[in-house]
Amino acid sequence: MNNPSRLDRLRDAGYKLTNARTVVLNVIETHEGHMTSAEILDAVASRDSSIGRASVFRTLDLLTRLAIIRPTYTAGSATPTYVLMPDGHHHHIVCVQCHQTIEFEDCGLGSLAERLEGEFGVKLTGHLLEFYGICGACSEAGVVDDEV
Amino acid sequence: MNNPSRLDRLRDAGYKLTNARTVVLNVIETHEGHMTSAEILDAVASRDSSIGRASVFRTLDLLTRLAIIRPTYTAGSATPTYVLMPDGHHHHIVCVQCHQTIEFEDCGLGSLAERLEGEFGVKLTGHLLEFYGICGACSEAGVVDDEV
DNA sequence: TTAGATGCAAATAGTTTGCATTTGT
DNA sequence: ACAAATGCAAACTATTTGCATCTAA
Repeated sequence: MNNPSRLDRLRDAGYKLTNARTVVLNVIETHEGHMTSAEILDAVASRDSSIGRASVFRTLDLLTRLAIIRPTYTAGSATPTYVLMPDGHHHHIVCVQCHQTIEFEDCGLGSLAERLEGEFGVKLTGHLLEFYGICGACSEAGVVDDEV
Repeated sequence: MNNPSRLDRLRDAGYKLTNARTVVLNVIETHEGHMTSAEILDAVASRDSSIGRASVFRTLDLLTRLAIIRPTYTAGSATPTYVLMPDGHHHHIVCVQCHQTIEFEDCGLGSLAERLEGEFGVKLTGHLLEFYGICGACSEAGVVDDEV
């Protein structure tokens, strides 16, 4: 782990490679799947209690700007969860009933990305694809949401 | 406007068609593009000052569960913006530098959605596709983010 | 050496809750 | 009539800010 390429992306973008940043990135890379900011704060504190909360939030913002992670809403509207975007992208299905998330790999969006870059004159570095629906378990539990 | 089909979706799902819900939905349908919760609160208050903040948040949660709207992070990590998903889906490009969003229509994800439904036994009702990158203007302004 | 980043703790939002009252069906 | 939803305002929680100090380059 401690993937050097991601730390390099920080330096290449002109940011210092500090202890706080290294630990935060490490925590997220170590943990599989989504993490809330609270979980990240806890994990960081347990690895190095000298790191302040503010630096954790500042690092999350930075990593988001670099498209290394992405905040998303899977549960309520108050607290986001952060996901790592391993190769600049991430895809999942969110059950709107129980908030379970199912991750999947291929999306076949490469060609769409290229088209958009040409069409809008932007340089794309990543993407997030979220599907919403009712998972199998909730469906069986009898949710009233079948009509169009 | 005041699209009856969306109000019907509320009733069909077993929810009462209240004034607060109607106004909130109306505000979002009227406004083009993304809105922050603060903007929604303001707009609702100016249409009917008797509607309480709590009801607005409760309605936003409800509309999110029904996949009528979707909260996303385009700016910092504190405040989400809500987007209407006209036909159950929405697609945009977010500039990670200036937070401008560019919306686009076609995504060609219908077949992927069908495949996922079969593969994971879920019933999908919508999706959100976000691309991240640097917009033309920010690019020209000389952002240091060109290397891999 | 020095601009950039940190940690602290206080300030600031933003969101949720409990409960009596009102309202849609 | 009655369960569901509301509005209020207080309680919470999460995030941000300012500034002196520290540190990576």
